Amino acid sequence: MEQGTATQVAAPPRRVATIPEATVARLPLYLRALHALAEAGRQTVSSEALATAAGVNSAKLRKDLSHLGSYGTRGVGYDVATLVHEISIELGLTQHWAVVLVGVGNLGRALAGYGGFATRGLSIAALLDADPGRVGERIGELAVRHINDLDDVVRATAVSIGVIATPAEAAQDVCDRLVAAGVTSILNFAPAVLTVPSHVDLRKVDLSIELQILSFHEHRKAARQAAEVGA
Amino acid sequence: MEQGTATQVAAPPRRVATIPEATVARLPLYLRALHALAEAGRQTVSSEALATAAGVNSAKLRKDLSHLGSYGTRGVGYDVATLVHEISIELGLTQHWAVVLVGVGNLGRALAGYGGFATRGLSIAALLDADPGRVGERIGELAVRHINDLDDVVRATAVSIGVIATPAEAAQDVCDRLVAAGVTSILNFAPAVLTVPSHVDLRKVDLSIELQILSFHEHRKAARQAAEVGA
DNA sequence: CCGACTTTGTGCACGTGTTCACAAGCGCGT
DNA sequence: ACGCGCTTGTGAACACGTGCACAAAGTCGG
Repeated sequence: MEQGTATQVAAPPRRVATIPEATVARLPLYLRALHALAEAGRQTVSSEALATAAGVNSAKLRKDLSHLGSYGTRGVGYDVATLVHEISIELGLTQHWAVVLVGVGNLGRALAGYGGFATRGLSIAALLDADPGRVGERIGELAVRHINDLDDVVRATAVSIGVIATPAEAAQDVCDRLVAAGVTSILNFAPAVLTVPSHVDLRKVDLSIELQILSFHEHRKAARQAAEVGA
Repeated sequence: MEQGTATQVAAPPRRVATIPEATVARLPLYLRALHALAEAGRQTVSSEALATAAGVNSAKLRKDLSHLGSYGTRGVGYDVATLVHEISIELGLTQHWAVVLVGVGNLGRALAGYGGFATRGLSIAALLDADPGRVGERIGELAVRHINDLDDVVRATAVSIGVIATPAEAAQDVCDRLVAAGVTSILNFAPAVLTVPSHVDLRKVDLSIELQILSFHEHRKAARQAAEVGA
């Protein structure tokens, strides 16, 4: 989006290496595949092999990686360790990000216990809920705190990422509180459309939408079969 | 993808009204907003108002809806009830789809209890797990059954959609079993790349990937700030 | 019945993402 | 030292999705 300060600075801009969003979304996939390869003892890997492991087209993979720089060797492939390192840097996983999870219902509890959440570089700093009945409950290593402690939590642990796992009705309010507290990235699991200021990144995961999309495709398949029989 | 049987049939193809994938992904969003409007007693709604409620651009909304047909009235807007009906039909939500959920760990349990799963037209027919210790456990209305019962379950309840919430290691095996049993749409929550035959629709939801994408953006924002200060 | 106003539906231009296909580059064997 | 085979990196064509802007088409008041 914004290209920084284009007016003032005429100097050769410090190549901020703009990476396409679609590529960013695939980097974690490559990273996971690379970790698996590293554990299996592989030293190098070709774009073809890595692409297969990540479930994408090899040309796409090469183009994606080319956005990070030239880390491959022609005739050989990519060094697994190097690539893990470079992708980790690009994704910001070499530094630590604290995450606050709001809403400790069924889903929130599952997320708190989800191993994938503790990916290198990310960790849950606090669990919050509005229900006084849940405050104090221990989940894994953490005790649930009240949502009103949000400001303290953010200040104390430098949280920059918030996860919303509340009912839909509470989502926008929680979201506003997170933003006010200084959180600049939010992952929303509540089935609600949230509004955030432009400096905040917002992503959503919506389970029922995914199912409805599958329903659509089932419907289509059924219709197609019916048409074939009828023809 | 495949255009059905293009060779034999020369007849004017029964306009299967191909709807863009991006549009399909938004229809559930519109549907949710429309349900809210209907409950609020609204009879009609303009593309502008509905777009705002769904968090999209009004031009995009109109183009999306135009793929379903012409259900709006110029100068007035869309009839809420009509639109709910038409979108429901398009998504196949007017018929019933049985879903089988495999893997009753933290996440599986949360999904089983998740209200959003019981969206109109979709319902969980069975919960399966490989761990004998979990078999028999009741979650909500259902008792957990063993994964080996899969074939019986699919046959008995005409399941066509499968949800995988197992550990990554088990995912491909479970996936293969689902496909073998006749399931033709799969929603995968396991952090693994799955392979399915082309007639099966596969979608994935990956929590750790979403977080890593946010990590990337945080990293970027931090880098940008540093650059501004340095400049 | 008409004209002003509102809102849809869509043609067009643009931007983003994907895929093909191949030249450039590197290692290895001879 | 040299050429052969393999693999990367990328230019170019293409497909897809988005947003603008406006004509077409309806409503409503007078």
